[in-house]
Amino acid sequence: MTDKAVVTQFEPESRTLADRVCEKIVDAIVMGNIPPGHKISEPELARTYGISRGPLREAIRRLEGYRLVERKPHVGARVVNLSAKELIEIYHVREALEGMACRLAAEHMPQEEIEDLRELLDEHERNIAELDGRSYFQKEGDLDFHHRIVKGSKNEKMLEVLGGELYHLVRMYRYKFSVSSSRPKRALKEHRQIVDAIDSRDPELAEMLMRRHIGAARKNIEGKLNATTETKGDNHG
Amino acid sequence: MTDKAVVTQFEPESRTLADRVCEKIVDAIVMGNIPPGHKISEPELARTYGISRGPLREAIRRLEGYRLVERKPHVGARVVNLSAKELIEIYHVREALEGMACRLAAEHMPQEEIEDLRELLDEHERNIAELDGRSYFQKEGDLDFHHRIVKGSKNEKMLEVLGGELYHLVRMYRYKFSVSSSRPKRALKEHRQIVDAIDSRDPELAEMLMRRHIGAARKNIEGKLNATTETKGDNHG
DNA sequence: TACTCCAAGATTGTCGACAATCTTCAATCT
DNA sequence: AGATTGAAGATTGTCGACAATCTTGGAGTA
Repeated sequence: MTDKAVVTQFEPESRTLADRVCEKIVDAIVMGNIPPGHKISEPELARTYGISRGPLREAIRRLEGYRLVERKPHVGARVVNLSAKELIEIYHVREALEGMACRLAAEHMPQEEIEDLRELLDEHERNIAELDGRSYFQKEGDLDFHHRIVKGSKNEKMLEVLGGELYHLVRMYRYKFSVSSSRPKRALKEHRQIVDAIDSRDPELAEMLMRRHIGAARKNIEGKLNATTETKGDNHG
Repeated sequence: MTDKAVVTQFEPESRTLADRVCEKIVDAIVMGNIPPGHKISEPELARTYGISRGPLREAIRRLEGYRLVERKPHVGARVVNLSAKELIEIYHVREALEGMACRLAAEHMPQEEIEDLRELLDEHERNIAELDGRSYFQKEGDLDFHHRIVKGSKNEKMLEVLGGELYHLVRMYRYKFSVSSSRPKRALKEHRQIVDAIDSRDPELAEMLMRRHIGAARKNIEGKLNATTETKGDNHG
């Protein structure tokens, strides 16, 4: 009997070069270390990460799949510019998709995962109590909450779409604009209502509450954007 | 001089090798010329299309983004296997996403596009009348209808998600299982109701009708799947 | 002075070759 | 005989180099 094969995950060679570099670039873009609109130079990044252009191009191709960069033939790739319009669009997609995910979670989420979800919310409540107004960790926590519900829907395709295309962009927007939920207590209350609906196995209510929850966040952002554009007199359209 | 470079689309060199080969492989996979589960051999395909492994790998990487192939490090890529479970999942995603797209289309779709949509449905009606029961062309026409509504929502992200990840898979399923809508007249009537709701600028109704439309198609498929699985040991009826 | 054109530089696209890893299959051992 | 191990073959991952294309800067002219 061989009792090894457990450390395979930790060996540096388990994943390919392109995988690791791609992850690094994703973090760099999401956190703003590579600013939006910045040109992605293949030779430059190849030197930076000490690899050849082959795997680097593969990583860039994956970034394009994540919608983090846009590429034009014979010109190159640039980091996407985050527009307010696109952020609103993403929230519409999330409202539809996560609403359905919540409905399915009410049907298929195991009881154990529901309990874990309640514990997560308890933890959020403690964080809010400690930090009072400025709940910094709640940013990550909020995404964790939504992610768990999507997983609870037991719909792999939904997880692929949300996790593969939208999740990175949402994180990027949060780092860029520091959009922490302006009303953490209100959000927590809505989260608890959602979990209650899932626990009651009430798909209709669960979907409605999730859609209302995300819709409220979207309208909140829209209000802020209108306020800023009115003060600045910024572009329209 | 501002020459209008309209013919750029037709020049063979305008797109890159990887682009063209990727498109060919997509068609080959969708139409079943490369069967599900088949190994994607890089040297073999490189010889087939007369290109090097470089652009071919890029094409394969894009196929992975389309969810048409699954790749494992140091092992290779295989064409995805279409399971009934995954098909149902896709319909859940479509119900949510296209429902929202239909709601947004009721708000933002230009009147002209609505008229074009009505003409499209007239054409569908003629096709149904000609071919009566077996409406083969309606398969493509149905996708066209849904695609136009998504475009009418004026939500780029929604178009990216549906067109970039789900559209190819839906086509693949249709070629594989020949799932033409079993009741084209019924579907056409539902399509007209949807257009009427959009034209009436009634977002709530438009979303509800689209969700009901896709949901009915899903339940129809679920029924067929249950029937085929029951025929093995059940002869009830 | 402003515009056009062209050439040099840089960047991306493509190719062939080498290294690392996986798969297959046969020989050996229990 | 069946399982295990090891080597041979093939495949994927990575690299450096060349060709095609785009960008940039300056020279020349109206």
